[in-house]
Amino acid sequence: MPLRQADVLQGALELLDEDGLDELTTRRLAQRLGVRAGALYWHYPSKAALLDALADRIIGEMLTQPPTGGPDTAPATEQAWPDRLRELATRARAAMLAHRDGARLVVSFTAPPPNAVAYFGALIGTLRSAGADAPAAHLGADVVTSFVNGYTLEEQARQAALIPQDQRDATFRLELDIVIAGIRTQLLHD
Amino acid sequence: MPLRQADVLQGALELLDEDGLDELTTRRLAQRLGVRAGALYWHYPSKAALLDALADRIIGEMLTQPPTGGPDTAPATEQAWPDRLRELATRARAAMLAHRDGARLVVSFTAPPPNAVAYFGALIGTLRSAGADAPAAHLGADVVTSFVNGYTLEEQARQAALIPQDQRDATFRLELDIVIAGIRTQLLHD
DNA sequence: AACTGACTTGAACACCGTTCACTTGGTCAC
DNA sequence: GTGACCAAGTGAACGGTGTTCAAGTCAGTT
Repeated sequence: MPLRQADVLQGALELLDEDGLDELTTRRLAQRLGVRAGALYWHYPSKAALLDALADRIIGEMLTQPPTGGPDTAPATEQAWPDRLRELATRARAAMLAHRDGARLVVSFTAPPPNAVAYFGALIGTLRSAGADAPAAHLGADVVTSFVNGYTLEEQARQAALIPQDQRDATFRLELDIVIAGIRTQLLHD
Repeated sequence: MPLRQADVLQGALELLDEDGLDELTTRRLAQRLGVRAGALYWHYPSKAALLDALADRIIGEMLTQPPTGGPDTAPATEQAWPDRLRELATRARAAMLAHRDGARLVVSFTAPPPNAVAYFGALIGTLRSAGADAPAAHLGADVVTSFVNGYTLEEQARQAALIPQDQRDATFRLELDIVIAGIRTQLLHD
């Protein structure tokens, strides 16, 4: 059974999780897949393209993860907008933290891949249905994205395992609430 | 006259500005300095250490740049805290944008270098003198840093020269004001 | 004149991403 | 069956990377 593109992506993700982005080389990935490095270029035109696909896969987890709240969360459409925003931001952080060097990988893609666009669209939709016009919604989505990326990048870079997980979660929540409060007063003023 | 550590750093900065981070290799830097690659290791123990020093130098510009406001700005100590915060954040963004791949370089250092600590301290001091207690000031400084880093990283990655400079400045200003408004309501409630 | 220590060389090492002529193995039409 | 086709992979090379280190150079001190 020959290799499929999905197998290459899966192997890359596993190698990333086990050894980190710096150890994710074409030769090591090929070895894990029982193949030579040149064979990878049948499935992806370059390592950069592979990494883009890998980043998009991780971003995809932001859209499909189970809700982060309590056991029975209300449907998304009935959530208040701050809760929905919090959920999206929390999922984004969780998806990046779930993979070694996840944040570094996600912020490094060259062109916004499909799932990134979808994620951003979810942020925009949340703000629009909260009453923001199009420019305001874009602004709000952008500030949330910038904050979450910057925060998670830093958090993962300093191997923050020294600080207990629940404490780091609480800090993120507090800082995220600062951003959300700003969106309320500056964009939605209610 | 032999090479000094400062010469190496200076050459690295020039090469970065001219050709970008990916072209900043030990051999090319050595060639520019009229020396062989091995000689660099007398001045820096590794390329990573050189890049750390380079990042710290760029961060240092955040502390020494002229004020970004009008011709005669009031002394820092008499500025209202939102203005002071805006100025620090704007300087940080400007310093990163002033160098090719500046944001990518700044967010990639391994341990926080001295100027990064000083910059962060300036943020903290501003918030403390505005009435925040220590934990609140830390939270506020962190959310500003995360936002500015995430925003500028994205801005510089998508070669945003397609959008005119003043428009990008205005967007940054608007989003920064969202963060500052959030700090006001969540941390200073005045 | 001998020495010392800062600084540089030159060559090598192990690795990297990428290319490409060539082989393999399976599927299809005839 | 047999030949053609084609997806998939090989093996070897190419130019490049960061890094190491014995050996060399050379200004300044003793």
